[in-house]
Amino acid sequence: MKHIAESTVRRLSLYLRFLEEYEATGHATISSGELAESGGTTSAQVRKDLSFFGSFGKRGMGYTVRDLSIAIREILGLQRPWSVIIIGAGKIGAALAQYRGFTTRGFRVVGVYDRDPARIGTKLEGVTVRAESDLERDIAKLKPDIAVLCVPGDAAQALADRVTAAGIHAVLNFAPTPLKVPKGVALRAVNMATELEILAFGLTNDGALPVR
Amino acid sequence: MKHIAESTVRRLSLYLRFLEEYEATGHATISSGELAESGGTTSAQVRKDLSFFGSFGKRGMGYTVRDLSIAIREILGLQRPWSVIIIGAGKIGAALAQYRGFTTRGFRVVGVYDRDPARIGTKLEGVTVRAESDLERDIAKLKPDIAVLCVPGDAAQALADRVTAAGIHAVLNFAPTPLKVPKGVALRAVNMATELEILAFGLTNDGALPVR
DNA sequence: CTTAGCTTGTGAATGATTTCACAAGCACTC
DNA sequence: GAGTGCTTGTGAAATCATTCACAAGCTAAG
Repeated sequence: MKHIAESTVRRLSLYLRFLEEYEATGHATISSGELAESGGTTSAQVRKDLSFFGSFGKRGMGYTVRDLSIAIREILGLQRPWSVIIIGAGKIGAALAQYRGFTTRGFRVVGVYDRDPARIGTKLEGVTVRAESDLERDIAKLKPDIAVLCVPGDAAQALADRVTAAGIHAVLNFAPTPLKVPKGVALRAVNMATELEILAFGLTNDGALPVR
Repeated sequence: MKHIAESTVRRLSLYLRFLEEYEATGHATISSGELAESGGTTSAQVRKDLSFFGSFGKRGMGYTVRDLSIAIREILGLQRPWSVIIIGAGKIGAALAQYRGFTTRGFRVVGVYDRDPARIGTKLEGVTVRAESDLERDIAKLKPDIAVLCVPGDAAQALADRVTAAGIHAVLNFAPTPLKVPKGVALRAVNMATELEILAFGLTNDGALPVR
């Protein structure tokens, strides 16, 4: 398959969110221009993004909201559920476990892990927190798709190593440390301190960041 | 000032984090290659990133860890503290309020707001949760620099409008909705559902996302 | 059946970012 | 103080992403 820019995939995710809202308001079709407006981009960008995957609209008419939703869900791989384990049951792990955005899009939390004995055995959104030492056995058994790391920075790499060695192929890292993972493992990082620092840069160097 | 790519600023933030760790281990100098290794990029990229802002190294020697730390902190605008208000005292807001990465980098939480009377008056990391209706008055008085939105998607735009109208110039959005803000306001969004969806895409379309 | 009015899909052009490649500069040695 | 070994800083080249611009296709109207 040809390479697809990450920015394209990110926009597809936003289009999908808007399409779902838009469908709920009763609209049956939508033009690339309307879709662009919603996501803060241009109609050409929308059409280009979609063109990498096929041709989903009707000239003169636009896109059928429902069909395009389904098509994007298929492109993103959301037609099937994904099982997620959360590692680290601190505040951030707990916040993610209850995050509605996860469950409504077909991401199911099948396990929460922590190393702190005080947390092990407690329940988080209906899922019992287990010992980090169970990780390997549980991954072998449950074969979860995605591991979300919500542990302190100094513990993150070791856990990433463990879960990838145990067979996990996708990692979402909330620890403030850049991770290395084996080739073939999908990795994303959310670094909240970095986001704030980009804002600080923008405030300090007014107009230095390109407008989007 | 010339435009600086967001990707450059993001990498500077990572370099800084590594430099701080590296300094703690007692190293006095570092080469662009070592710095690149740490951030998963190339030495040429490191040098190019820095070159937009000046010339900080010594040929043949590399960079003085401490001097480069200071230089990057200056570039990012971290030589002064930034005050932050958190809007929404739910799980995510609470997790952020206690997030160490914020405070250690000079971001101080000066206010937490919620609309739920049950939460108003409670304490979060030493900060009393106040009523959302106090926002305008408090912003006028305290002049916080950054607002972090941790509210449900359907409330986010209205609150963004309110805080920007009240004088906030930077917004970090954790709500799963794309926001519109007035020109001149710095905006960043962290969308956890989108991050998971990018991972799902990567898992589904193996090798379609460019390796980084 | 033909025309008018939209809107898609897509090569080509532009713009942005990354990588390359190398001259210039510094420290250390002999 | 000339030579060697590194490493920076930076134009130029290459790659990647976005925008432009327009032919092609669809619907509805007459």
